[in-house]
Amino acid sequence: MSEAATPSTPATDPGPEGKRRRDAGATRQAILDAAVAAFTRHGYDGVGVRDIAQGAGVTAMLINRYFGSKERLFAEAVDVAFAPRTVIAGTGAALPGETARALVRRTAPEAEELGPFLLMLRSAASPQAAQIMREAIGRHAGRHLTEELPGAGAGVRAELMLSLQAGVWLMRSVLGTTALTEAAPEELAERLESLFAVLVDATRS
Amino acid sequence: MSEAATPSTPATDPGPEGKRRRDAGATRQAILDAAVAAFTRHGYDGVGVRDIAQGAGVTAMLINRYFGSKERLFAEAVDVAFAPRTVIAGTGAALPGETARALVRRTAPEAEELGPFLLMLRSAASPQAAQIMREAIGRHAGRHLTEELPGAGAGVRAELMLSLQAGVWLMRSVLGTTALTEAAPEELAERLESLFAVLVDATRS
DNA sequence: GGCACATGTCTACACCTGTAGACACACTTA
DNA sequence: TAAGTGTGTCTACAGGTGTAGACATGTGCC
Repeated sequence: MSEAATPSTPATDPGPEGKRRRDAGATRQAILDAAVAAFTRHGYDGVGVRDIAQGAGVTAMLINRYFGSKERLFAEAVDVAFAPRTVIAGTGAALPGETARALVRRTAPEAEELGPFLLMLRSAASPQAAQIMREAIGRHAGRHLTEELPGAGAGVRAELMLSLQAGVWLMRSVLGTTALTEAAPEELAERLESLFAVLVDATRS
Repeated sequence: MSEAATPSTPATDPGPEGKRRRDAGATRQAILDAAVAAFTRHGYDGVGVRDIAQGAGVTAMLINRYFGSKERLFAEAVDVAFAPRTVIAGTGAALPGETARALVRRTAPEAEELGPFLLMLRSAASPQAAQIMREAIGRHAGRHLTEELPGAGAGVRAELMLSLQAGVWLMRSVLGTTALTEAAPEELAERLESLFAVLVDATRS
């Protein structure tokens, strides 16, 4: 671990205009930001509270003071990571193509983008983390996505769409299997588009 | 952790016919079996060498004596788990349907089957484990599957098939999201079959 | 100016981790 | 029977974990 980097918002930093240096809200937010980044990179079990604290420029104990425990911090971090994130792109007929291209772009080997799928995959081993994420999916991504896919079996088709995306993130970004990482982006996007198209279609085959 | 259960092949056990009680090969195999089970259930980071040793009915130090380190034991366990495992079912025109039904059956909430996908998903957080698994996929599943999907872009289509399956295992077995776990098996299998059918087709859309 | 509270740090604990080295036992061979 | 070696265990260590409690310090209010 070396989450040192530059603390996203050092808790004790005069700031540009000499603001107050002890700001509970800002510190809490800095911890939360550092937590999202660290959990996404190394997973729930792979990160220690000391790492997160260092990333936020504070001490480990502040995490317990503000969030109660590592587990509760993780729950908030998951909420932050899953809530606003767009898991699909485009609408209507353009949805499959846009979503496929966005997925290929974000999982490209040179792209260092973090995202909710990485947080999900890297934390899946822990049962507590899994339960927290299951509830978060039901609350955020799953619900939004279901609304975007009207018709019969919308919930199933929505979660299959999440499954396919998670699988591609796993193979391409986490494991880095050869065929998917070396594939031509256009070809990969076309294949994924035809898969998403099947899931947008409400009629049963 | 409580991998206690019943040691699959107690290293020091007279056996039915009073065989030799100190059998290096049997002990090694017992450790390997216990390792596959434990890593599949809790992932690379979630298992300690003491847990595995207890599952095999031996002491932790024997693991280092026979395998060198936890990491090398994991590499062998991955090889065991990935090698013979059939990741697709059926051949030719029956492949999509058979594979879909097998996937739905094996990821059913009541099914307690372990498998290579669970090992993969639960160990993905560790970089060392990820590298070991990437190489194993290239050596086993990816290669076999590619041979079964002749035509253009076979490698990409094969790994997309693995991606989709991994994603379904993640959502359905590891996380247990509501829509996929509560879905009617037949409907889910039909949807998956049409997805697999797209991947069996070699022509680009 | 001085008090009181919010904010942050320090020390410590009990537990777990992978692994190294020395030791004890069982079985085979001479 | 006695030596020798393969097989397994015991003790220990250095480091890391999450978290509890006591302590210090900056900041705003009267």
